[in-house]
Amino acid sequence: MPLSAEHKERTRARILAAAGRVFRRQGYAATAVDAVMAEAGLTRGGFYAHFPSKEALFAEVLAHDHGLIRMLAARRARSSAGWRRQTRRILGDWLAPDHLGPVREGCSFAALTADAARGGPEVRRAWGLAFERLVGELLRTPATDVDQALAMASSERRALAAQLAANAIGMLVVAAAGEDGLLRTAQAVTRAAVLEQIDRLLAS
Amino acid sequence: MPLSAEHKERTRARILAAAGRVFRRQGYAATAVDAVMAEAGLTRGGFYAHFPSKEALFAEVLAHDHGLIRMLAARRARSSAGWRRQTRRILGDWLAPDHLGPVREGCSFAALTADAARGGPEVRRAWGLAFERLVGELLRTPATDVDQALAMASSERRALAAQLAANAIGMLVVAAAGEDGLLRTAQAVTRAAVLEQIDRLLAS
DNA sequence: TTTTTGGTATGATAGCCATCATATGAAAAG
DNA sequence: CTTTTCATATGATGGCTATCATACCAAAAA
Repeated sequence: MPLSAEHKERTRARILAAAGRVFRRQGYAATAVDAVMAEAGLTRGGFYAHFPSKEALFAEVLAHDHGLIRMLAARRARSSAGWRRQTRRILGDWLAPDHLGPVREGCSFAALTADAARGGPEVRRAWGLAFERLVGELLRTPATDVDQALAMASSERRALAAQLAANAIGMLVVAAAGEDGLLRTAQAVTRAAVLEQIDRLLAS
Repeated sequence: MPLSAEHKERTRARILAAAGRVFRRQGYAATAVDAVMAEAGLTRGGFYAHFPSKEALFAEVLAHDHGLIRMLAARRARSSAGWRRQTRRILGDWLAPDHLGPVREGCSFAALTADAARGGPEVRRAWGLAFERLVGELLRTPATDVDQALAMASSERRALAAQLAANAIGMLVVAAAGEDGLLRTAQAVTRAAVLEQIDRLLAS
């Protein structure tokens, strides 16, 4: 037998992470498979042993490479006050005006949503599932997991959480296109509105 | 002398309009110059007699091809009640859930903002100026033009208008990526919020 | 009608891209 | 140590892209 199976798995994960970085930086259409592999410290040879196509890789990135979801999933507070504080901190940092550069580099929702919209069914499904998980994380409490939170929430609460998520992502997408003060202040206003919304959402 | 100068101008406008359509449909990076010229009923030969580069064409599209701005600029009401009604109708149609397809095809803000964010300085400047004009149109009243509206508005009102615009554009960008009911309801909620905001903005 | 002018078409160039075919080499199993 | 196995590297292919050079041909001016 050749190299261990876990070695392959680790390499696959490395390619996935590299793809996320390069896609977010340059966009999906403008990124070559060679560039992804180079970012991972490899050459194009092995790529198709791990992913059937560039678009399948994109779908995989959209399915799993979301720092915001990871941070929300890592909340550990027991009391609902602490939970609310943690959530506020994560969303507040995420929408902080001076973090726009890093966020854009690091957040797939902010950087890749528009690219996902032009993808095939597989890509769009992956994005949709990730968005749903984000909404679930926003609805979640210390006592429930993501699926429970989604299943138990009223359709009204689900819509509010989805609106919150869409507003925040949309604000980052728009803010990334302009650098004038107008957008910086708009981002600050949106940030305040989002923090208010999450309070209302987690208070009930 | 060869063909009239106005003929060249008309051809240039035809290329510009064709570019807008194809860019919005396929995205900037995925669109070839040949495809733009074919959409305009021409071949690639004459392109560089009209625009110095593909990216310059993109900047030109971002500077001028915004249906939303055109519709807002066409408002003609005298009374502030009629003005508010017209504005509500334009924004309401723009954010109507069942218009998402056509809007995405027709609205450069919804379709091209993310692409503009990855463009060069020229592209970003063109997008920024268009966004500013959109904000000016939102602040405008029957008595003022865009520049006056921008100059006279308090920075607070400017920020509110920019937030409104960013929320609406962002919602459309996000909604274009998913087709589930979650986003459809979120879009409806955002639409209601935007209409409320524009009322507040135009009431003062 | 002839000439001139410049917008447009055709053809070319140089480079890039996604994907595949083959070669290589390292490590695990014997 | 030898053999096997497969992840990865190298090289190739067919196609696409932005841009340029040249050729053509309509129309305006003479």
